[in-house]
Amino acid sequence: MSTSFAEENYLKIIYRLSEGHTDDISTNAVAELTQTKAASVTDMLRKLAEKGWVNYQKYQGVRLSPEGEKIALGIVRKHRLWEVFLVEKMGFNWDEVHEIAEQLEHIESDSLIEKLDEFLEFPKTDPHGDPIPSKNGVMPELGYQHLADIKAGKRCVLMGVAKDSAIFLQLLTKMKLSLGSALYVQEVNAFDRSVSVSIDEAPAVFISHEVAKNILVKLAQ
Amino acid sequence: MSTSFAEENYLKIIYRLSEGHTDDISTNAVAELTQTKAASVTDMLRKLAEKGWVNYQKYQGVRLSPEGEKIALGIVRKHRLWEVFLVEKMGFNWDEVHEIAEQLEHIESDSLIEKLDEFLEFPKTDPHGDPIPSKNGVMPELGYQHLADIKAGKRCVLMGVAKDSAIFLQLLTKMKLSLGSALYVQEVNAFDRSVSVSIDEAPAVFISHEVAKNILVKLAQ
DNA sequence: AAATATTTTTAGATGAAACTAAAAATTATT
DNA sequence: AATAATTTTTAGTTTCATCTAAAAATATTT
Repeated sequence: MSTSFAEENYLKIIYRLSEGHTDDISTNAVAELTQTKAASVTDMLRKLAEKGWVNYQKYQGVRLSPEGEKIALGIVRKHRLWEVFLVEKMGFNWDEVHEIAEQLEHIESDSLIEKLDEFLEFPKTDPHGDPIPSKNGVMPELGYQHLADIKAGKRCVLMGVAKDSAIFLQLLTKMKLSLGSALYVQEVNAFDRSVSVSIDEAPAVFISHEVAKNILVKLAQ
Repeated sequence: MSTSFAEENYLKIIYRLSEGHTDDISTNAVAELTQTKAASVTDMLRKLAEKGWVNYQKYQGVRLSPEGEKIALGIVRKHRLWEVFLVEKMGFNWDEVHEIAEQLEHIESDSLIEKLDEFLEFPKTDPHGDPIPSKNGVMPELGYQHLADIKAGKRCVLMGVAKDSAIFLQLLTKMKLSLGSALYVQEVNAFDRSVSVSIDEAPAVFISHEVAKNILVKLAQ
């Protein structure tokens, strides 16, 4: 069965909202991310349920069905591969690629995606450190931690971000933070939960809790 | 003013139908290429006229306005650059890229197209020999001739094709014809207007008039 | 130039995907 | 547990791009 642009967007957004936990997703949460009204979401959820891509009981929220998840993972795969292309081959910065990839993810051609994957030398992650699902719909589990959860005195490496917004990514760039940055958590400040972090052996800077929550790291060694 | 997917397709198709001559384009001609019915075309032409992109008088056919032509040339530029990408970087054959480029041509990002152009080293033509309009909307005039119009005894080089359909391109490939092939027109056969042509110094083969009409060449020297 | 054929337009309808406003269900609060 | 607040759904519209069938205009033939 074929998917429209709008349907693909809904499935992708329900997928994003489902990551990590197993609870049902609320109509309002979907409406916020699709930039539509709750009433429009209700209509679409009924339609997606009819096609068998979501489990939906009215007033109880949605969950992706296995088939829906497969479609969503296909979209995410395309999105992330195109992001790698845009950064690695086209020379964009990591904060410039999201909107373009939102469009490219809907291009329909399996052979193109396989060739693109090969051309990019089978990347494992996108420019924000997010894992790229395999062609058969498996999302690698990278098991990173949030910088906000790291104890003082630990060393870690910046592996990804939990938010793709340009404004957030630009801030990280200004702070000299990028994928691969070596971080040393000097102190967790009780007052505002900010963290004092030395980046690549430079003198420590303060990173707000809000930012630290959205930075993904792996512990050194 | 922004353009929808459908509007862009109509403008592109009216552009293609206008190439070469200056007459107005008929509703039916547009309907055939857009794969819609004449009634739908009438609706859209009225809409495009309101937006100032075409000159349209009912029952008298359409022509692109200068603004409409500019938009159409932008779409054609994107289409052809993406075709170069698909063949040169992704490894597709020339008969496989049209449908994918039909989708990619609607991706909206000026900076992406400029970066793609640079990445491809500013190609002048697409994989079918069609010229790529410049960023400021100028279509280079290449002035090729149709193989069907070449006199017996002349040498020429295959520079392009006048038709992008997969079935036609596959036939050329089977005949060992590709861009750059050196052609010697041995004879024009009066009976069926086929041409006896030696390709890259090999023994001559027959090329039907129908095929010869769609092959673009430049005379040698 | 009349009659016929063809092309194009109008009128009215349909399906997708959105909307607003009001009603119904669920959740939270007193 | 009753009331209030919030969330979600229903009902009825809207816009876009398409359709069919019928009417009107143009082109072709006799």
